[in-house]
Amino acid sequence: MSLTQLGYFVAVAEEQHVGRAARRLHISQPPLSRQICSLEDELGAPLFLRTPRGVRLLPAGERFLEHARAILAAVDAARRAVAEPALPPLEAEAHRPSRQPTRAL
Amino acid sequence: MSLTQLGYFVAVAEEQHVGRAARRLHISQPPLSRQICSLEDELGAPLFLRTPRGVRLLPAGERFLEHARAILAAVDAARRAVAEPALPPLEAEAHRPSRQPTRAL
DNA sequence: GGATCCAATTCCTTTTTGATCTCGCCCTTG
DNA sequence: CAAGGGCGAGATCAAAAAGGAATTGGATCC
Repeated sequence: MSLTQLGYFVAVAEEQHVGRAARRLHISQPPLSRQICSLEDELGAPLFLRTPRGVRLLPAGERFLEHARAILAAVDAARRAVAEPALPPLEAEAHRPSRQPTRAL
Repeated sequence: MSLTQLGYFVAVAEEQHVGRAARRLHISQPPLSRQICSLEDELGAPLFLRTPRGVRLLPAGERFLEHARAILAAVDAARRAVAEPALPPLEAEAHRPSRQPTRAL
């Protein structure tokens, strides 16, 4: 499992269509299809139901989708945590001077 | 950023030593050092302070460490969410007949 | 000043990812 | 009922990324 695969999975789940998701992701359809299959294989269970019109999330896929979105959001939060010095949780991100206690080692 | 890099980062942060972390991860030291540098480069800020005895987390690295652990835990939860059919919290998993309505498309 | 320990660099091989072309399937439509 | 269109999946090849072995540079300790 990789973060790339999670992004691919979310796109396919939202588009319900591998080809459209591929265009949205700016990759071609076969690699996307392969990554989805690889993800299903690693997880040990199919996530999508293949239909002649596209794909649909299976129950396992719906459960996984919530987690995938949470992980991607957490990655975004991690990036911001590095960029911003102290990040107060509820207030607007005023640029306060780095109040990190500079722990003694 | 990749999940592999996050696992590498956590190992180095815990060992405070690239070489020891590499042994723990069953990879060699140069690729690990490179991945850490690549991660820092992508995040736009150094995460470790290099010392003659090893490495130490910088404040940005400490913030990132919490997020990295949360992400890896979320990945684990995602795997379990797929594996477990419906997660009955308290009762034994009785084999209930698949009541999925087989939705018409 | 030499020995030692550490991360970083270099070079090479292997694995993974992505693009193009193609096939098989199912539904639609004339 | 046959032809056509749209979809996901497979095969093959090229490019990118990851990993390993050997080495270098730098700082410390004796």
